Amino acid sequence: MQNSEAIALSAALLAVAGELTQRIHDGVVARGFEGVRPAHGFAFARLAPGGATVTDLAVHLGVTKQAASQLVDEIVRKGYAERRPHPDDARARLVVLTELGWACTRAAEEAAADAVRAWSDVLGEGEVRALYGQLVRIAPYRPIKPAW
Amino acid sequence: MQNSEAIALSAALLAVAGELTQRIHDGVVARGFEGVRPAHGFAFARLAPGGATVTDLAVHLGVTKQAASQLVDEIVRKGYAERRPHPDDARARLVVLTELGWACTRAAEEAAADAVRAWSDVLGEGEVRALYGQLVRIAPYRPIKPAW
DNA sequence: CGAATTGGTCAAGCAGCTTGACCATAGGTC
DNA sequence: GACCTATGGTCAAGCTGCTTGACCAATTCG
Repeated sequence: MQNSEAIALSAALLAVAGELTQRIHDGVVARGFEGVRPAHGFAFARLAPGGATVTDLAVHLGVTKQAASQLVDEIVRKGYAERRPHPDDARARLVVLTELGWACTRAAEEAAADAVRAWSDVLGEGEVRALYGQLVRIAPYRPIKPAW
Repeated sequence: MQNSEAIALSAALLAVAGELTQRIHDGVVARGFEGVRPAHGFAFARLAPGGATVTDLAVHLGVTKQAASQLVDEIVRKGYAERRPHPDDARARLVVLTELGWACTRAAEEAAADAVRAWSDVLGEGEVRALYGQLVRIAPYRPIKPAW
């Protein structure tokens, strides 16, 4: 594969990623959730199972723990999450989603499903599944960070 | 396709996009180009054919023209591009790549090819081409923006 | 010609991140 | 138990890349 093709592939991937992020964000806003940024969504994804610590979040998002702490401040202030004492470690605090946070997470899932559905209209569901399969095989075990 | 699958697909896509950007950037730096950010690469891509105006760049990158102008300041200062009078419009200025800018662009292409080659090792070249085909069919005519 | 549009820059402000310093609790070693 | 280091978290200050707002020069169109 030539270098120029690799760049074209990269550009297409980045364009799709940017578009997808935008669509999910727009969909979440359209469902009535104000003041959320795309980064919050990825934080919610990490919090969803059973909460997480600030340090966990920092690693997951690929930022410093100070930045993660500020992000938690913000989503707490907006009512999407709350800080609780950690059951096993008195230093730590467990950040958990509130009901509003769960609702927002569901809205993001719906918006993502809408966006993916648009792909199915073009590619067909089989190819979208194939796409998923390819991506998970090359997806790294890495923090999800902004594309640039 | 369920909502949760759509989120998983989205997360995989974003993870791959972030990883790719990081790898290309690292590869460019490893080839000796300092002080460049990923956004510069996408600017270079737009400048490469025959130069572009600041306003063109702004649209392509999805930012204000002031931001694009600042970015041009930066790559001019670092020697990757230069501003020339526009041949047809005395208001406008044509931003063109210098030889250093071209060299950096080639480095980015090589780095992208390296990254894509790693995918071929996992998926095989045929599936990578299939991936490319799928992406270009769903890739929007949109500015290439950071994933978030 | 005159008015509105377009290309570009200057200036100030802001959002989100970083680095650096610090405190409280945990966990290991003796 | 006493100590020392590592870990979780926050406060504070600073920086970078973007935005909005104001403005000038050249173009285009009525």
